[in-house]
Amino acid sequence: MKFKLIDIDLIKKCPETYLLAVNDTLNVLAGKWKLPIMASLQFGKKRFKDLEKEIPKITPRMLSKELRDLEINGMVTRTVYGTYPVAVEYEFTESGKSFKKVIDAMVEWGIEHRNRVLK
Amino acid sequence: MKFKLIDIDLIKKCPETYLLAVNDTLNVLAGKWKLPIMASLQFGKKRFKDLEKEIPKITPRMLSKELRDLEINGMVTRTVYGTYPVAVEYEFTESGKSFKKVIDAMVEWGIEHRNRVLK
DNA sequence: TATAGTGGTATACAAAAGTATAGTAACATC
DNA sequence: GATGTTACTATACTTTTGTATACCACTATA
Repeated sequence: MKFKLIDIDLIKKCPETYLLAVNDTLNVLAGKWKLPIMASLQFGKKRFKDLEKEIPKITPRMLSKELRDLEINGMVTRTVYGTYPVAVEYEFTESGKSFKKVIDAMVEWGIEHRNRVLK
Repeated sequence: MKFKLIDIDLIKKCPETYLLAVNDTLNVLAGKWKLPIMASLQFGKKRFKDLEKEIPKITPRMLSKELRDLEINGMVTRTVYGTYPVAVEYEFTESGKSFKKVIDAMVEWGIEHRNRVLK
């Protein structure tokens, strides 16, 4: 615990390691749609059609592809139910859940920035 | 002040406005290089060549283009000094400074995620 | 006079990302 | 048996993004 805190503080003080950590995060989020999907899943597990409806302008091709990427990167789990019609649910893993802090920070900044720009 | 807090809480509870705010942030950060540039500027104002050296693999074309975008979006200021050889400094605006919270959240998550994956 | 450093731009090209549109399989209801 | 629903995939295409390479103007120093 103590080591971890020291570790993070050290990384924050060194431009190179700081940039590395930002890039780690960036790689998981690459593209136009991963963050909107992540934001949508903050509100609980969702099905394919729910996400499609909630995220404006996304095509099923993109949604399918991006969900696959997020699954590969260990951000979401995919559960298939053998009901009629087939139901598939997407839900956060632990990594996905812990990402909430980042998205909340982005939401807060987005609101602030919008206020500043409109003012 | 009180209104603002209520406002943010409301937005966080509504998927649509939440997604909107995420997209506002996303638009300012579009592309591969803006976040690395922002992260690099966390450590104080920098000159063109400094940024070029600090950000691995970026070309001057991309650096120039992305800095211009960030300037247009009110994230950085550009100051030219008529010295020999011409010096140009890039520095955060208030919006840029307030963005530190977001980047720090990303850095922290990046480190955590890396630890989880390597474990 | 040749060279080097700063802060870029120009041109051409390659690769990646995203879009539009259509279609599929499985079933269940009307 | 026609239609609708869910969760996609296939194909072809356009747009955006990024790369490689070369080049410019300025000026101080050797």
